[in-house]
Amino acid sequence: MSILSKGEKTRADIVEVAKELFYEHGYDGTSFSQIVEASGLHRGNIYHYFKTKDEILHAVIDLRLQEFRQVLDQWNMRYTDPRERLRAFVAMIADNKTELVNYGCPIGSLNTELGKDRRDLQKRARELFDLFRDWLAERFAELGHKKDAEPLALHLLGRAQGIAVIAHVYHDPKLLQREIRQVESWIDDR
Amino acid sequence: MSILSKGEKTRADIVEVAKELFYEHGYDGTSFSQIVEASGLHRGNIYHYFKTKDEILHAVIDLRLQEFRQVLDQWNMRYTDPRERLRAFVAMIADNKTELVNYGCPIGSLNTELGKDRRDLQKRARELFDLFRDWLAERFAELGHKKDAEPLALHLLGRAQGIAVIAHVYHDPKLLQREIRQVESWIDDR
DNA sequence: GTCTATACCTGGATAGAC
DNA sequence: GTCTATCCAGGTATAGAC
Repeated sequence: MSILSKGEKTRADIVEVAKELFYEHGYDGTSFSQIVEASGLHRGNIYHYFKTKDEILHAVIDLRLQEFRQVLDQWNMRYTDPRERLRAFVAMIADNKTELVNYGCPIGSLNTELGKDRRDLQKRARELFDLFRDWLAERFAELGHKKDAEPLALHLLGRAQGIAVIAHVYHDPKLLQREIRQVESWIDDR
Repeated sequence: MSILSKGEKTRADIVEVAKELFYEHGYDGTSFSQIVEASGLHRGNIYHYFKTKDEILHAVIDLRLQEFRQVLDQWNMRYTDPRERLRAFVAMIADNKTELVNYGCPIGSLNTELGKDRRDLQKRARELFDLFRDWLAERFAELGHKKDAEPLALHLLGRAQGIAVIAHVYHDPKLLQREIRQVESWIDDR
């Protein structure tokens, strides 16, 4: 356990609460009052840590980047075979099917929302895609796809996004499972 | 040209303007004032035709359904080969790459937004997916895929959505083109 | 069928006591 | 570092004159 001062813990609590709310209701769909209620803190106190709602979003993206980096590191440690590593990526999707079906992909839906009118923020959120793209590209490079590692990574990311969108639209975990199986055999063929 | 009374034309103008705004800024991201400004009408007048903003959205979905039905009918008339018809579907994506890169898929992004917090409205918006799913399934049935026509249709829809999301996130029409080519050869293999 | 004025609420944000 | 009170802009929606 890391040692957090009182203020650091409060700040982390706000970000954690905001992360969940932004995912479940969208960024614009989450009001400051909702963050206030869900955190059990008071308006003024939250503004003590963040000057604007946008700043909270930046902190949420930082947190997600940090969490995903940890996950990727764990996969790298747990598996040595590049195909095993890629399979860990698709397994994550299957493991999160309930949330995906209910709220869509946390990364994709955030980027889709911000991409409409807030390109500045979307650019920031895109880093989440970059993180996975780069990690996946490394895996394809390990498999010998020196030249088209990045196209393959983006293809796989796209497949994952498409599955998440359709599964969300139809609220259907079976559909997600079925499509995931196809992606797995696609990986086996690379 | 169909004959529209003055009131019918005003109503159609509102829906057309709202369709564009909802696509470019999202449903929640579009304010009533924006519709007022873009239409050149006045608040009260718009409320004369629609009691709520939700009602406008319903009308927009109706319009989109109508427009897409026309497009699908045209493809059915223009092509007889099922593969040709499927290729018309993917050609539409390539033809709209500029808008897709700027605002995402009009159907997908709407469903993603509404799916977060407004399931009632999302259910309505889902009809747009159903329209394409059913049409695509018919085409796969024509190709002899009697049993798995619908899974194939949903797979293709998912591929299209994934491509739209990634192309939007990275604002990259080349990426879209590259992925579309893969979907084309996937169709050739069915 | 068109337009003006306005009600009412919730949004994000601030000032300042404790 | 915490909390209360409040501001102001903007949101949707309504009433009613023309």
